Amino acid sequence: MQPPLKEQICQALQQAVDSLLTGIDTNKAPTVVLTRPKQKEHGDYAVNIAMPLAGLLKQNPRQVAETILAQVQFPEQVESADIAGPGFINIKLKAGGETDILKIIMQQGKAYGCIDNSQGEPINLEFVSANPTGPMHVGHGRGAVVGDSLANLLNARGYKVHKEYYINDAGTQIDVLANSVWLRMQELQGLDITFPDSAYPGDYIVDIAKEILSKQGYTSFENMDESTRLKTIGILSVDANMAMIRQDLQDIDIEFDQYFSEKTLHESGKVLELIEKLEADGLIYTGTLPPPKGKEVSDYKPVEQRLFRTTDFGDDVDRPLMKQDGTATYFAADIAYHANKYERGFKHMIDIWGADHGGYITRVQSAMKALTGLEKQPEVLLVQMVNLTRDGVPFKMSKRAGTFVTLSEVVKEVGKDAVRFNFMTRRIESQFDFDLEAAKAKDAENPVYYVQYAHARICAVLRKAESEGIKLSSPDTVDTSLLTSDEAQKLVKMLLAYPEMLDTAATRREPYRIATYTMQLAAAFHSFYHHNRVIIDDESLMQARLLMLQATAQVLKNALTLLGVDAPEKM
RNA sequence: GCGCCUGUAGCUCAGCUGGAUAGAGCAACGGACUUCUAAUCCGUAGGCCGCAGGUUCGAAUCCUGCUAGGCGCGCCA
Repeated sequence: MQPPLKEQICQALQQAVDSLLTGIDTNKAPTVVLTRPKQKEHGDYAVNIAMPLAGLLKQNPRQVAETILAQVQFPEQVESADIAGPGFINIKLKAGGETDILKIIMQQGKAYGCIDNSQGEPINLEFVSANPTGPMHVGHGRGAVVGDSLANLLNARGYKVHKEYYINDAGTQIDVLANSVWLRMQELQGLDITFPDSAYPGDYIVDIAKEILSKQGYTSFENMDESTRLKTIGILSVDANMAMIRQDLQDIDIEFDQYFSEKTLHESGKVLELIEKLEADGLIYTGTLPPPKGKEVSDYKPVEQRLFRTTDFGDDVDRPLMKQDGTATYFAADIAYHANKYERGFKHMIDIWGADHGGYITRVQSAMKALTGLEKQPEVLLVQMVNLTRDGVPFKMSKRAGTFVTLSEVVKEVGKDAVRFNFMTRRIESQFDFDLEAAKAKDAENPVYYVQYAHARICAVLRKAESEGIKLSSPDTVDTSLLTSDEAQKLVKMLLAYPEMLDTAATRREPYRIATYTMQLAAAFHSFYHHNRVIIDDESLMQARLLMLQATAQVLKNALTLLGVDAPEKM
């Protein structure tokens, strides 16, 4: 099969350029890049190569462009090539020149846009990792959706993605959780309990208490000594919470390959091993940290402690691995965790964190560099906060106050597709204003319906064709060059752009591009649909348009699948 | 005080890592269904791209400074 037209044109131009450069230092020689001009008058493709070349050849850019055009041998689909503006070469194709793509799409089906390069580099993708001390809130949902779509995207580009959830089931938060549940259990037994400020509020604590009581009763706990009781209730509560979280994730079609427990790192001695190794490598010394900046610390006392020399590897300050009570810090466990990923064979890790963990990136990367020599690992994607509003009024999220809006509430009201799609419509760097009322609205304001409607509409036409006894021709027998209308050409260009879009989305870790793309593709389709009636008397034109519809449906479905959104056949 | 993210149309956001006249959706206004799904389409209007310098043929995009908002800065995870 011939390479895509774009590449053919590109090569033709490159050859012409190369022949101009004989005898010139080719080190700085620019390469030909074809772009899609915004203005229609500027043709189908534009090349700016004459401009950078002008400096090198010491000629005026328009003149350079002329020389190039005199040399170049374009493929036959090129109708004309003109010089415009300061020295752009604008290339115009014959109408219907690129419509072969429809056949390619039909041939490749689900695989259209995917790259089958079997180098299959494994990537460990860690996301969500919400603390098992409460249900997932809407902010977690954003990270979850972004992570899952990124995983799909990278998979489509040939990487072997291992999706992982890190359970923070160790540390004081778990003791607080256990204690909160125990207090509720006592209260449910009719005891008069006062709740300290430190205890978690929220009805789910009561639910967990009830669940434990119904399964295990009360007396067994009453008779335990306090530390055993807290430990036992802690484990049960974490389990209950994780069950809840898994359900929330399942409701938006997210599954993980692995749930990794922090506690196992402590219990298996991995954390201590790590500290010993660092001691042996001379990376730990005794020192005193300066007081924290930026906020009042009333009870700060300088304390001598053992510090990890992370500054040698790019960090701002050295970090303690042990608390004064002799237990490991969260940081110690976290680098043990990432070291564990490395030992499991992952040299490439991506973590998706909330923006509130931004200050944590350098220290983990520094630690990993010290341990493995790897640069910039894990690669961290920070997802900015979600601001909840209800009818435009800010809605404060606080797990402590028990006023947070859970993900499952929103999913129940809005539906999985709307939640997933909405979260994908913005770059992760921008904060997300999620209005509960607007998200609930099942009208045109929700772009997910616009896209899904395009798919359903295509299916409706295909059904109609079938009911009228129209047989779809096999793609290779269809004359796609008949698709010459403006709308048809725009739609073809959108279909053509899909693999390129996936490529930039994957390399730049920007899965939101898929969502933006589906909206543009849907728009191009709706416009085509409106101006080009499909079921008509002209048999060959009808077949060409039917093929266009099938190809569009295929690409819409491929893209929506990556987003985890359904492509309905009816709406 | 320091670090990271953001500032583009009334609102919510794109702008393909420097290209030609800055684009969508919503809201506003005006049109289009006896014909395949009007959850749609077509048009009009709306912009000191936060501010000021700099880099060059060319800047919303790159650099510097300022400004506004968000997040973070102990042995909390």
